[in-house]
Amino acid sequence: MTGSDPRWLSEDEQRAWRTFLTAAQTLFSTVEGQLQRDSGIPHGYYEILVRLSEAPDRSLRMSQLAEASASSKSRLSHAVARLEDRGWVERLDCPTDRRGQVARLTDVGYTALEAAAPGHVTQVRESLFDQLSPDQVTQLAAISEAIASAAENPAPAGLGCPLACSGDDEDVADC
Amino acid sequence: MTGSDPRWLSEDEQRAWRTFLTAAQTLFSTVEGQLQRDSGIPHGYYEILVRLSEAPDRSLRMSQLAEASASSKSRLSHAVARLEDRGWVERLDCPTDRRGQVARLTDVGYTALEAAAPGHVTQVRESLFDQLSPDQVTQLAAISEAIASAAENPAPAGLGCPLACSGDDEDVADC
DNA sequence: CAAGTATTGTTGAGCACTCAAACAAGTATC
DNA sequence: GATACTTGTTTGAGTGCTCAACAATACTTG
Repeated sequence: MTGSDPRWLSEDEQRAWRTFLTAAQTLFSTVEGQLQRDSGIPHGYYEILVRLSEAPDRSLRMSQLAEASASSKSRLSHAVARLEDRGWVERLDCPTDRRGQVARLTDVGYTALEAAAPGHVTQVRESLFDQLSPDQVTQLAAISEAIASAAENPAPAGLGCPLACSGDDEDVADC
Repeated sequence: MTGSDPRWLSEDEQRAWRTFLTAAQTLFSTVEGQLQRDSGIPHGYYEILVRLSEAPDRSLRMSQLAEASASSKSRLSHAVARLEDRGWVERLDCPTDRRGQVARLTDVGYTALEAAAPGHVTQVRESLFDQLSPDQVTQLAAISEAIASAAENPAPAGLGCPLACSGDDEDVADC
């Protein structure tokens, strides 16, 4: 991609990256496993259900739902189709935009979510929060925030990060 | 799973969890995307290649490789099969244990890895390390360490975490 | 308003991962 | 030296994800 020699990772960075990688992988696969085993729900679907459950009237436009649950449209479309098969979600035509579809969480779906939640929360607590000090929780939140917002405002492309930070207000720390 | 009412997440924990989730998801999918786009290698395969490249004689027993790359044996077997198709890895019979197979990184595979590495490292740097202060890198490493080691020494099962921490030395912080 | 363009959402093919089952070679037991 | 147990690895079916192509509707602009 960037043709020239990259800035390789330092020892510490290497270690941090690899540890982070295994930590995240094991954490997510543990969580996924619990959910799958005890409730037969993939974590991605769980997220969709949660977002719907929190939306007014338990319904959202597909595209909003996609954004909220960090899915691609394609993925969401497939996912909702499966959830519809289970009777957990229904698709309705959008009244204001004839292209649109609205996904709505059914009562059955809500019940399924309610049933799945306690086990899931317990798993997250045991695998994550029970392992961290309160300070670390705060740190993790800040770090995650930084990573996530960087992904939204991607760097100007081209060089590693020139002096070209056009007057964007937040997030673009200090180039 | 744990029948009784779970300890729900606090506001802060909720937020931390969700932010972490999106951060990790976007980060990994960005990294995956770069690798896939620029080098046609899934990140999981990249990890396998890296581990092999670092091993003596660029070869490892399947099971060791599985552990090193945090794959299940099944996954690794499939993955190595694909890598073999590309000519990047070869399977050899293990001399000392006739059950065993040894995966070895070929020269072609090594070259492919060399070609992919700079872009990958650049992506990791831009998406992760450029966004974090040095302190945060340290914090992230510690947090990841805590999460990962918790997964290795899973809690005694049953209650949330009783007083039953048998005299294990490290990792089992303070129940 | 006609023509072009952008958005919304679906579809199908192809790949990777998971789980459970099968196998095959080594080890222990009787 | 046959029995069962364990370990190392593969296999196949099933599921979710990604990517590219498509269809339908909405917006924009000369």
